[in-house]
Amino acid sequence: MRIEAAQGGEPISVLDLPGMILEPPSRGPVARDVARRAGVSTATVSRVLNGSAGVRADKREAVMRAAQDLGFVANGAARALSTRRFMAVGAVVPNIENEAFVRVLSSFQERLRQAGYTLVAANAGYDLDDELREATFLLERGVDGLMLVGDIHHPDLHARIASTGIPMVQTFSLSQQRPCVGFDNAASAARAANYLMDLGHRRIGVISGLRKDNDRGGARVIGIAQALAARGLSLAPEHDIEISYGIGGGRDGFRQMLAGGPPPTAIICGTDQIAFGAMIEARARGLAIPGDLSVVGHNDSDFAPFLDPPLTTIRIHSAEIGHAAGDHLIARIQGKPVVRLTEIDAELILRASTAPPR
Amino acid sequence: MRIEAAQGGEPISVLDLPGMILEPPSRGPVARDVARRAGVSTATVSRVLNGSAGVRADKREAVMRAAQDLGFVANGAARALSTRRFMAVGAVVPNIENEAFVRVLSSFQERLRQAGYTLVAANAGYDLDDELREATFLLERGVDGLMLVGDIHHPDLHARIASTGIPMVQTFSLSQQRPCVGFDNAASAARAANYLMDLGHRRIGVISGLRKDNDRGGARVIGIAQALAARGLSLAPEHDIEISYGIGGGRDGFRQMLAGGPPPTAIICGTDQIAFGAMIEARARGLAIPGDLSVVGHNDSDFAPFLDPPLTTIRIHSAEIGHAAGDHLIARIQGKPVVRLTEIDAELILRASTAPPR
DNA sequence: TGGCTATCTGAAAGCGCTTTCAAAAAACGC
DNA sequence: GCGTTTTTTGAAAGCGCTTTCAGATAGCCA
Repeated sequence: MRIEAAQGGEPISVLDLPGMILEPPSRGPVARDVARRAGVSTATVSRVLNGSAGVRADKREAVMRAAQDLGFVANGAARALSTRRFMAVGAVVPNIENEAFVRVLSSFQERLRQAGYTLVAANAGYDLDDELREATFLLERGVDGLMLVGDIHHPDLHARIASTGIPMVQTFSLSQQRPCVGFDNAASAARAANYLMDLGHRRIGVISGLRKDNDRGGARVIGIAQALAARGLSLAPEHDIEISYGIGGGRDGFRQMLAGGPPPTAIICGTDQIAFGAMIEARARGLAIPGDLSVVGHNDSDFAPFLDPPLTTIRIHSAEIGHAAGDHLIARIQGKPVVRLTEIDAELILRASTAPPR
Repeated sequence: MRIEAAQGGEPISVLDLPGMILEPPSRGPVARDVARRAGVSTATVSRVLNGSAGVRADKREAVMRAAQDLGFVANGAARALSTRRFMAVGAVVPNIENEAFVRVLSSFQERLRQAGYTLVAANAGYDLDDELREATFLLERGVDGLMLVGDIHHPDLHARIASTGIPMVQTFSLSQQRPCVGFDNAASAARAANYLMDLGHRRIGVISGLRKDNDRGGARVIGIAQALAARGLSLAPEHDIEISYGIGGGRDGFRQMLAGGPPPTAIICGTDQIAFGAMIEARARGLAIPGDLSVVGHNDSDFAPFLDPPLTTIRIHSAEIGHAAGDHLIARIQGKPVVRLTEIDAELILRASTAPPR
């Protein structure tokens, strides 16, 4: 790592840098300056800049020009204070680096942006206390709406949101009580299990990410167990593995599973990364896929179709979830009617990593 | 997709939902309410809530309790207006779904968060006009600092930032003029080229992402071309491929390259995804890696060590870049001295996808 | 041109917090 | 116990914008 001062000397003081302010950051020109320059009042400046009708063309232009000349940038805080709308929406996701959440955030933001809102995203790290802290942080910032993931939260969270009066929407899983956009995690995982059973598999294993405080992960395993039970089978404890996310986690998980006794003929993994890791480990052990082991993933990541063999996976329509959540929240903020529950079904994508057992 | 109304009827009106407000969203209790309840003035409330010294313990507690009881959440806009600090920092990245940028944003946010700042991230989509628009949007929101990626921007962007007087930092590439945290893209790519030449390769190809308005991608190709030239070799036009990002892009890119004439014995790819795609295509054509083709990627993505063979790649220390950029900006915001340029070297990670040519 | 209506415009009052400044209270010294 | 010093406290003045409301202008018709 190289750290270099400006002219080969010691670190430059911040004072030497352009655009550097110390105390009360004196931001640029304000509406009053524009008004003076255009020979009107601040009221008119406001009207022009907000596009409200009823300003004579000549004044309008004078204001526009003055604002342009001065490089005027309105002070968002003042505007927010005055209008009592921040034009910002918050989102707290378990892991901001997780592909599925990134895709949701991205499409969510797309919609917000179109409606003139800013997205402020925060990371909860699969910890309820952290989630509460981050959400509170956003509420203090004054967001006009809030997106959360899942149904399990800190007991105080909903009260705190309610006390600010802003709308929230839950994503990724469905809820009986709250507005939500998501899918039935148990049902979609069960669908995968049923598919595997239809192929003839009897010993099916699960490798999921951490399930603590994670209703999605938990629901998936429950869904699978129920689907098995419905056909008189069961999920053996040694075939029910919980690991941390990632390719490495998948390898470890499958290794653990093999250590537990007779291997399953098929596994369902919590993410495609986990599935990838499990496939690597399986191959290292000389197991053929799908001959000796069928593998199902979750998410339909970019690389899933390119694995060898291409991975059968449950595709979560992240972009649609993000769009729907964004539309929902904006409608609520704008006081329009909305539906409480939007289900966006996950879909089982069949590829070559699954086949009947030998 | 299922859209379900609350009780099997038509969509519920927003009015039926809890936490729903129409006109001037009347947010919860304000400082005045807390003051009244605690029997003090708003000045004291402010002092307590901001932890400033000089408030008697009993009053402090009364205020705390009142705030707690009321579920008071301070209005960030009012605070920002008053302190003239928004406690938010903006970042505009080319693609918010790109792994490298996500990692930088994540570590950047980590630092901001520790200092009490909020990250507001926006997406420029590799388009200069969009970048200007998003940056302006953030400036209007009142961010206290701004992080940008790369050295190529809309001609008006720097003027606009300067007119607000907030500090900015550029990441991923170095700059002669502006504060920056990054690395020398040309040099690190050249290092990969030299390594390949040291192995004995003479025909080296490049598959990069789109290079328009992307100084990093461009610099890398230039660095490679210069390294080749320094040893009397050259980058053949048919071995210089530009494609859109992604695994599919990598496959297409390598296919194009093969169509252009005699294949190179080694390629350097703009991302690991591209490298992955190229490897798939190479294998489909019966080329052995690294026997017939050595492959180098960029970024050291999660999956790079798990490819078959494990991918040699240029690791970009995204987390460090994000941390350094965050620290830099916070220091500037707080008026502390900073260094203008921080170089965080990319590193060539040797794995099994590279070997001497046959 | 005068009278009346329809448009425009600006003064002023907030929005909810921070912060200064002076007054009030507490602590101290003798 | 009284004057003085040190803490605490509250009143009030912003921060920069939006928005109401009433007054000023312009437009229209006879």
